[in-house]
Amino acid sequence: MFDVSDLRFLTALSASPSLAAAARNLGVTPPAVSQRLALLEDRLHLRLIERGRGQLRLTAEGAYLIDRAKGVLDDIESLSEDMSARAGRIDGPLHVIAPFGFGRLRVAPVMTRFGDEHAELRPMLSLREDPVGAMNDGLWDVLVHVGRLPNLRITQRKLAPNRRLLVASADYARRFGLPQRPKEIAAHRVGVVRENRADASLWLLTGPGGIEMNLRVKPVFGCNDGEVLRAWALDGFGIVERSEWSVSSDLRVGRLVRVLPDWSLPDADIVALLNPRGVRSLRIDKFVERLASEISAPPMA
Amino acid sequence: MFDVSDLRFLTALSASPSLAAAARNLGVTPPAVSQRLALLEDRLHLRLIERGRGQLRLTAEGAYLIDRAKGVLDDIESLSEDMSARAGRIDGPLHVIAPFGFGRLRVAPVMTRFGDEHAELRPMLSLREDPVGAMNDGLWDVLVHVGRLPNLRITQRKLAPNRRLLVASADYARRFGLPQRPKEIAAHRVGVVRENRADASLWLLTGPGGIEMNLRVKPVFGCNDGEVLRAWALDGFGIVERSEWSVSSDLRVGRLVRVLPDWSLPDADIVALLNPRGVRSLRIDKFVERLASEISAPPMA
DNA sequence: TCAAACATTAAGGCACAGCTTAATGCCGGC
DNA sequence: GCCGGCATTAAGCTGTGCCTTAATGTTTGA
Repeated sequence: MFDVSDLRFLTALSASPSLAAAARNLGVTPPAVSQRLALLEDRLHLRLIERGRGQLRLTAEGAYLIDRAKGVLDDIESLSEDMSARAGRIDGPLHVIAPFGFGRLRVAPVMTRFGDEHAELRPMLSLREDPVGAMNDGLWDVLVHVGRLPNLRITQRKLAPNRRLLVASADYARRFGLPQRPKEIAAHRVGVVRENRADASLWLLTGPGGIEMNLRVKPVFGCNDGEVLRAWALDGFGIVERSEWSVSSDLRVGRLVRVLPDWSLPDADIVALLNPRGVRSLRIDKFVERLASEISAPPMA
Repeated sequence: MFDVSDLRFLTALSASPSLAAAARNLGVTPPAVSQRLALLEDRLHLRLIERGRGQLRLTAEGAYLIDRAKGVLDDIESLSEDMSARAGRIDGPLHVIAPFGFGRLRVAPVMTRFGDEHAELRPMLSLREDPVGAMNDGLWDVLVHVGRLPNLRITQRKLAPNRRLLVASADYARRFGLPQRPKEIAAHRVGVVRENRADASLWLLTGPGGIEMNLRVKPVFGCNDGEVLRAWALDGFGIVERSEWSVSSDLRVGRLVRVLPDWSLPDADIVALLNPRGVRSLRIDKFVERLASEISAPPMA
């Protein structure tokens, strides 16, 4: 007769390329995995997994058992969620995906505070360069993104408005001057963020009177963490495009200055997406409410 | 997140009239049950059971959880059975119901031998005066009965033929003589077995040439264990109706003699019934095969 | 009123499941 | 051939879950 932890163990195995990788994912040593699997196979008198190099190969029995196990685990999770909802409890896992910079500076603190208030909550934050890719990689409940994601059939709830601005440090401006027209940017050092699969070097600018132009820049520095780019801008590396949330206080105190202030870039609202295939649970709803409430508020620094 | 043992625990509770009764059924002390339930309720922040005298009262949440739990446990059992079948294993619980005498003398030994050969098998034999009633009382996989049960839509597999005979001890015959015709039985001491809800004091006799008569006897001794009745017959208490399996060796060596040997009673074949709502599993099939094989064979004594 | 049955609380015990460490062997790539 | 990664085995450890015992209080029925 199976125990839930046995079923969980097996599904974790089936998601890993090797027993050693499964051990790392489970946070235990390889003998723990090896021995547990062997014990299970011995109890069942069945071979579940063929060991060898390359991807773990499930036997027919192993594949059948794991398929069935997933169904049972889904039922148990669903039941657990039901009972949690009936009690109005906020507990269990909360898987959040967010970009590097925004995730670290704005989402993580919210999760910390939310988690502090709910002892049984298990927050899991995944900072990714490519949040959309991460959606396909595994568990997620909430995805936070800077800018609406195109071509997705998932409702994107707006958490806060957010403009994208061109900025440079005051020091850079003193030493190199600033461009007065978009075309002059070509003579400047430009840095970009590689935050997702979007084309970071194509800037869509809207100028006075509504005229639009696409400007192809040639980045000479870049990073997949937007906050690194901000730091480089502060260090005088050059001109960068950043979200307003990221640079608003720098602009206020003059560390950074606007570049081409008469021209604007497309807004990049902060949005939250809920996994349509995930559970509907109170903790997720409450977390998103909290996120919206705190992110709409002006940043503290 | 629920553990299987939690779900089992709850379903055991729901089948009991009190926490104390559940403890007895589970083979633990009342504090074990009381504390475990309290811990579970504390974890869930939900009241599952209202304590008080009389039948345990489930809350709405408790009832919902237990209902869902049963579904999950069924799935897990079904999966366990599947995997057992794939491995050709003979293991797990085997619930058998049988009458007192036949169960003790003929079924139990088979279960012992079968269980000895299969270490992971958990045989559970329930000896009952009223096997049919026991069918409604809880778990059962196989029911063994002496005589076909009427008005049941369950297939009754014949394990062995079996006649019912009227017998008395040789000593009784010497002291009181034996009846030569059915009507003379009224002048004798008669004992009956109360083995089920059937009318034990109405004997349907078939005589020479096929004539039939119903004979209403007035029992002066009786017991719900047929083997006690045999012992009393051997002790000279009077005339009894017994199955051939029970008295064949006594007749052979002369301890008992036939009464009205030209008259017969309806046969009472030994039959096995499989619970149509139970699991289809190898251990049950194999056990019934073994039972049929051993019960068809002549008894050893 | 008393006894029996039930439920609960507090405190302590302990078995065993789930690891860990140490060692060894295998395989593949450089 | 060497190194790194993987899998396995043997032996030992330990935390904790699941009890137990002892005591107390409540309720019900005779």
